[in-house]
Amino acid sequence: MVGIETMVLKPNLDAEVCPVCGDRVSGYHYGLLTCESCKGFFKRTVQNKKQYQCSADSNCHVDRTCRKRCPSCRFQKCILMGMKMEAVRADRMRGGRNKFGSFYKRDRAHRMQRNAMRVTSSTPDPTAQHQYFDQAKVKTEYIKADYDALLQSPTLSSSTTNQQNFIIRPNPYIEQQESLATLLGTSIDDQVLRAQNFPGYASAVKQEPFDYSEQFIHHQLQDYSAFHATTAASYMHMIPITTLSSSTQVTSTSSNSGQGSNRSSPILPLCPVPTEKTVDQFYNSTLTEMCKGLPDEAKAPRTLSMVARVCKPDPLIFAMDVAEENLKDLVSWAKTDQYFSKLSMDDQMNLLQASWATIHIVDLTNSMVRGELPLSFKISSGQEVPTGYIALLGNQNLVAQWNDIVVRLRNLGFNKYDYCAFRFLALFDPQADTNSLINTVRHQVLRSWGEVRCTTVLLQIFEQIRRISVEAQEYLAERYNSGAMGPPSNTSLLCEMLRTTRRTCPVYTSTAGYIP
DNA sequence: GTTCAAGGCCAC
DNA sequence: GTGGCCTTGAAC
Repeated sequence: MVGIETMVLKPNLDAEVCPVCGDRVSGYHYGLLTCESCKGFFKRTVQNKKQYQCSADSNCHVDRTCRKRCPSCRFQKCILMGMKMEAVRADRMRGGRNKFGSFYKRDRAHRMQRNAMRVTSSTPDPTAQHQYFDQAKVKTEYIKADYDALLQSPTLSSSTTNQQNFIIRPNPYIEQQESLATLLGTSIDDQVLRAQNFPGYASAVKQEPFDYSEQFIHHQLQDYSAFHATTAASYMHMIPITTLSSSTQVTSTSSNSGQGSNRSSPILPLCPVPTEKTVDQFYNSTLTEMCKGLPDEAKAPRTLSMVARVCKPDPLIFAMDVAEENLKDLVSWAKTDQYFSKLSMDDQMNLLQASWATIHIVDLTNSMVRGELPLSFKISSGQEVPTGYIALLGNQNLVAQWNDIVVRLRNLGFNKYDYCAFRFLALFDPQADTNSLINTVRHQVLRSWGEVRCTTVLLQIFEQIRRISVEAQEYLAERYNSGAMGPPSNTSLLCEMLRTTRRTCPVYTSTAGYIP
């Protein structure tokens, strides 16, 4: 029998499998414990700005034996599992540590905690979850001294003393987040109680021990025959491949391998772009359901017009007031989501803190792409405030990049399904928490999204939006927290987010090479 | 001095 | 293009 100390105190990379392909893990790479080959693949893809296209349904199985067959689905899985494009250095500087150091530390700590729980239970029966965790708690206390000692190792040393760059749970800040807590209301924190009260929860959350190799649902190949015949006309609107990539188009040779499927790929043009009507007609997917809760199309222009009329004559206050309104809507929307509502209040607050700025930008981007917003809004001083300035929380330096994103999305035919996927991927941010329900939801969204759209290019744009949202949020937080702005308008919720931004967002200790 | 996550190299 | 191994260098 392996001793507790061995299993718990020593992170065992040999026992870990790459969440992308199931191969042996060689260490943390770009935000995730992966194998050497997926590390190299991800690096090459990002560095060379490759854009793949799946020749099947963007849902190919990826494992060690077939990972080379469909780079599109492999890259999609890399992103899904949490690899970060921004960890690939634009300046190609070698050596050194990166901004994810604190994230790796926290992840190690989580893994060791999970190992501790595994050690204490020989039969992790889901029905005995309460007992399972109680036993683990006792044993974890038993090894706590050694565990804390390990946290002081060179790798983990700062986790107990220096939380400046730590993405931590907002519990210590609940006092500072009264408005958010009030809006969220009370929540069921106990996993067992949640499972009892929400029968779907128990099946949605994978039990420990967790096996990454089987985490991916091996999705059945869709029968496209009827879809193909009926919607042939919609292929007329296909995005020409040449518009998807400027120079480095790579075509996948995927044949939807693995999982015993002996069907050949459906005879279809590469990655058709069905219209929203045909999608609604032929799919009753998770994404279609999720779309039903989205804010209506007139919401953003209505909010901006309203705020422009009543806000103080200051562009930045205008941007903040709009963000405040969007935040309130975001909390209301999130609370109605079947998965979000099942999370503990801690997790909910973590997710909202990590995602509000991204979702704010996604919302205005969507409205802009759809032509529902003017280029600027006039405030009471008569000043014209560019819509991009409002979207980027007052960070003028990011507006040109945002405008470029709007144009690219428009050219790609960005639709409500893409918008829906962007919103959910932003909300269920894997960096915000390691709750497995979050990855389950992300997987569902990406799988459903993959049924109707090619996702590699859009995923890259989503990552770009996420990156600039971090910059925008930090910019506004710095201005707000420095006190240079004077008294804000009625933006209590936003102010709470800004007060805790530095401690809950990934803080880049070195920006060299990360910002395009 | 050690660690480890970056990028680079090169046989395949 | 892939993937195993090597080099680098900031953080500790």
